[in-house]
Amino acid sequence: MSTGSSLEEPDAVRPATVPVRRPRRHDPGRRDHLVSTALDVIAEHGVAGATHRAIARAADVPLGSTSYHFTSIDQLIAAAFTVHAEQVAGALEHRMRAAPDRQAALEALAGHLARDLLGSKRGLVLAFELYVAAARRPALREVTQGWLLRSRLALELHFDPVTARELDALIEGLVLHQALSTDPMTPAQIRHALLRITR
Amino acid sequence: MSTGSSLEEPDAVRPATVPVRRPRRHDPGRRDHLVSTALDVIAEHGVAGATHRAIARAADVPLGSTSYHFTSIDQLIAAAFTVHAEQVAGALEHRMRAAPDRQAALEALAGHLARDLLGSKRGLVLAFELYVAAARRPALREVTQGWLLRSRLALELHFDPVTARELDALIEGLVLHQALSTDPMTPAQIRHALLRITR
Amino acid sequence: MSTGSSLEEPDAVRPATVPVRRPRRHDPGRRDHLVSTALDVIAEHGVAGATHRAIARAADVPLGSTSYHFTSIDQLIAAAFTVHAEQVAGALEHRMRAAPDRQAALEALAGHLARDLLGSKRGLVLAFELYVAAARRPALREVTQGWLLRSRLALELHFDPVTARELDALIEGLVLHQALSTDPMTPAQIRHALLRITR
Amino acid sequence: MSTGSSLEEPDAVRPATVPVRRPRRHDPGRRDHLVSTALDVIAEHGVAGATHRAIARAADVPLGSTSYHFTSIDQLIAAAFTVHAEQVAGALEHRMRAAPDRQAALEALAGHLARDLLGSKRGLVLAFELYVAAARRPALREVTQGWLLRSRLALELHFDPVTARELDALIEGLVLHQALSTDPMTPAQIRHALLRITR
DNA sequence: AATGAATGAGTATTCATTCAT
DNA sequence: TATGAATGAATACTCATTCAT
Repeated sequence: MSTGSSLEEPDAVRPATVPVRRPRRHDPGRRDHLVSTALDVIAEHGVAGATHRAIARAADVPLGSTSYHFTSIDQLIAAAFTVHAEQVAGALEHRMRAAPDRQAALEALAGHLARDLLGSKRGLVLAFELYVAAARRPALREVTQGWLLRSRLALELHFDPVTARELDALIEGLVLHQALSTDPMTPAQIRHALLRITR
Repeated sequence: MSTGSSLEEPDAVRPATVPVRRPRRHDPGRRDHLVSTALDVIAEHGVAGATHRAIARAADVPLGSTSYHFTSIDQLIAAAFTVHAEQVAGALEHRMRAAPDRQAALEALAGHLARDLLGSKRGLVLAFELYVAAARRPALREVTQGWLLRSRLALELHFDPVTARELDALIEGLVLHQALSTDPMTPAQIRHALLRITR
Repeated sequence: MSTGSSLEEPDAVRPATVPVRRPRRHDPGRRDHLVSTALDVIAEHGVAGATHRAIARAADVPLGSTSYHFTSIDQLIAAAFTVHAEQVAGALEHRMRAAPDRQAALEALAGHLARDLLGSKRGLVLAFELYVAAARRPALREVTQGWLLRSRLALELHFDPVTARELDALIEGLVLHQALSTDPMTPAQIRHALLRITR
Repeated sequence: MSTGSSLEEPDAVRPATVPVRRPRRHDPGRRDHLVSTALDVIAEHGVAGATHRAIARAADVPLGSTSYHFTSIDQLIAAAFTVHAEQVAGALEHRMRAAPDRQAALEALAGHLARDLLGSKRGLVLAFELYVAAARRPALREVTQGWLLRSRLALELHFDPVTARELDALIEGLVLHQALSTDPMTPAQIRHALLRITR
């Protein structure tokens, strides 16, 4: 693995000079803070770059704190992805529930894709990283499967199971393409694709 | 706690990383051997597990050999992915060229999906790993973009650009779903999805 | 997003080191409980494995409790060994006092060896661990020396000082051999050795 | 001796100030040097104090070097003890072979005890540490058993098996007592004990 | 009085890469 | 040309102890 990455700050090289007094005791919510920071770090440096050090530095907490709150780095990463998956799935569910009819559902879906998944580089990258990490870590499989299931159920509020499934796959593919392509699809193009498969 | 080990195994007392005695000089084709072995290692242990040591061991070459033939581990990994992408894209191109009409093209596409991408866990995992690695390493972006472009061009032999693009995205999504789902789609279901979007 | 989420196992997401919720205040006798538990932990995991955490977990008390009752881990360990040494030395003393004559004393000695020292793996291991720990921690030297002295005085109830000393050394050696040998001595063999040196 | 003990030297706290240029490449014999240094460190700080860092510092080699030459710290420790056991057992064997008769053998034995085992604090401590470490690490059991067996066979050059065994146990016990006692036995007392058991 | 969150130092180990041979 | 010994930086994780509550 490349030594690369790193958040530039060569912290380990100047301990003698600047102790950086950090008198920070009793921080309730530290655990949650670590989880959300971990998600940020994953988004920025990938799962491979989500080390104890990187997360602790980003969260501005001592290194030992990450080990105290989570038995392993994998557990911390799993917790982070779980939070993310539930947010995104929850958002889709909410949109689907709010849609009065099939037509509105499609619109909402396009909005979901554009905003929740493709809008920010962040959402895109997190989805990616989760996919790959899940391929090798059983604990994350549950997260992805929960996400998939919840998404499909939300879609089935408006579409038949077969269509829901195809729709879901298409969404996934669009996300990937968007991430890799140099000329991403426009919202209009996305809407067209969705329409086609649900026709 | 003891790892167990043993004191008699003559090798256990020698440096951990040195396999045996391997008097093998001047091995033309070693470069290629390393590239294809690297791909195997990535498939099995992920990009994160594709270290100099792991690849050298799998290829049964001395440790120094990997550094000798490639200036960095990243370069070796890029070379491996390039080979893989060209193989898969070439396969699709070949299938599309061989298809006499749209109908046959769809069949060939289903076959491509089933065999080249989903058939083996290997192809699936490699695609994944490449996607994620590309998100962070510019050198790999070229590989993925080349792959995407070549695939789309192959599809355009039989489908209009808009359809080709949607089709390509759908394929990507199906690959993902197949990898993550506990109840993967049947070939019939896949064919149905392809038919729908190309209708 | 609160603490929410979590992968079902409620505990896996909480700090690694915190057992459950244990509302137990004011527990007289907890100090003693800690001492005897510490001895158990030493017997099972060695002095090296007798950490605050391990002992607190084994004793089912909160982590802070060990630090609260003992100023340092070394003090807790010393307390544990002291208790042990007094028990074993006391047992020998009792046996020697109870023996009517030299002959009976020898029998009692063989019994002491078999039961108090060799009978259980536990006694054996504890003796060992104490020996080594004492080699480096002055506080424990007093414990071992007290034990030695008390044993020799007990033996001198029946044997002259020179014999007592040799006997004591032999006993020590037998304990060691018993622990390390694959074919330990039988009780008859032990008795034979004792007889010889006291003849 | 050497870098001189000290586990306290805060080496990690002043890297920025004093890089301590150490241009030391190509050091054949580094492996052996590490093994013998490890033995020194064990003698001085115990198995518990024989860490990668401590050994590397004492051997004046970079930290990574210890991990390079030995797959684990346990393996390094086992290698060190093996060397030690073979030295001591070899010395006894040599003494027994050189002794013309039983009388001389006893003299030689007393000398072995005094010089090889009790003479230096070092030999004593090493024996101790090995005993305890062996109780928990199977790999070391082989070392101790080999040592025991070899010693007994050497003794059997001059004594019957029963006596040899008792003699061996006594020796072990004397070693222990010597280490723990405040008033150790004199050579004369040792000779007396040996005489008695072999009479 | 009791607890558990917090933390800095330390532990084993892995790794990409350099470089003497 | 090829190799494997060498090394500094980094990684995950553990631990004794402190201290706010």
